[in-house]
Amino acid sequence: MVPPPTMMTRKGPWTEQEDLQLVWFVRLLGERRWDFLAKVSGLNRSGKSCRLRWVNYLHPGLKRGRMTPQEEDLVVELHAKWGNRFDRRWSRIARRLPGRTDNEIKNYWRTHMRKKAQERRTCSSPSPSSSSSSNGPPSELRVEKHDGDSVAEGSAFTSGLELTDDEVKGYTMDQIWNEIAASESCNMECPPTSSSIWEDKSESLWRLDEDLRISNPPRV
DNA sequence: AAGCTCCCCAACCGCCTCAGA
DNA sequence: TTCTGAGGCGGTTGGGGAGCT
Repeated sequence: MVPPPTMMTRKGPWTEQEDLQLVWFVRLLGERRWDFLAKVSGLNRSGKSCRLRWVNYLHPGLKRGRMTPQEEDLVVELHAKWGNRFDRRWSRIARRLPGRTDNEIKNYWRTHMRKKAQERRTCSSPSPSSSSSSNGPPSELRVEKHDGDSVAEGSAFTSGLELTDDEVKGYTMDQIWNEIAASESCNMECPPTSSSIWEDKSESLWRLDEDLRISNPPRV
């Protein structure tokens, strides 16, 4: 027996429609109670998935694009300092790099250090006592700036899926944030897109939000 | 033009932590 | 004090695009 689609939690790349929905509900409910948010939003996603999408991609403070040389230096420096001694090192480092996420730094580190390790392997004479790449890099290790390439914003958006609405197609993150700005200017009167779920739930959500504020004030 | 390789990064998984009941 | 569930984190994987042959 295959459960009906509505019972399945969706996985894989997020669509623009889902992003819009998530952004809207995060603004409505705040960055908490992700499981609850996932349920009431009508997104067929887990709370974890929603949180990850928000933190790593949709959060307004995020920088896009390649790391600057200064950021690269800082990552190398902080990783040398904390890399093998602390839990949560990536989040620690990320906190020192405004607009960068732990995931981004982690990806950066893996890519560049793997490359670096390969370079070292080919350039230096092989020594049996040399440590594996799982160990932290020496503090003098510098990340070389390499050829830049275009960073495709929203490259995870694949064509189609169940998205068929022409209104949604062609949205970029800039446009999404324009939508948010616009919705703020109209005092959050309406969700960014028209959908039955908005009509079904939007009114009760205002009440839910109020209830949450009373019964569950945000942590400090 | 087609195939291959490499790089980047979004997203999932599993474990851990911690707050609230 | 213990239990439970939500959130947070690090490790890992897989897809897509760009560059190269």
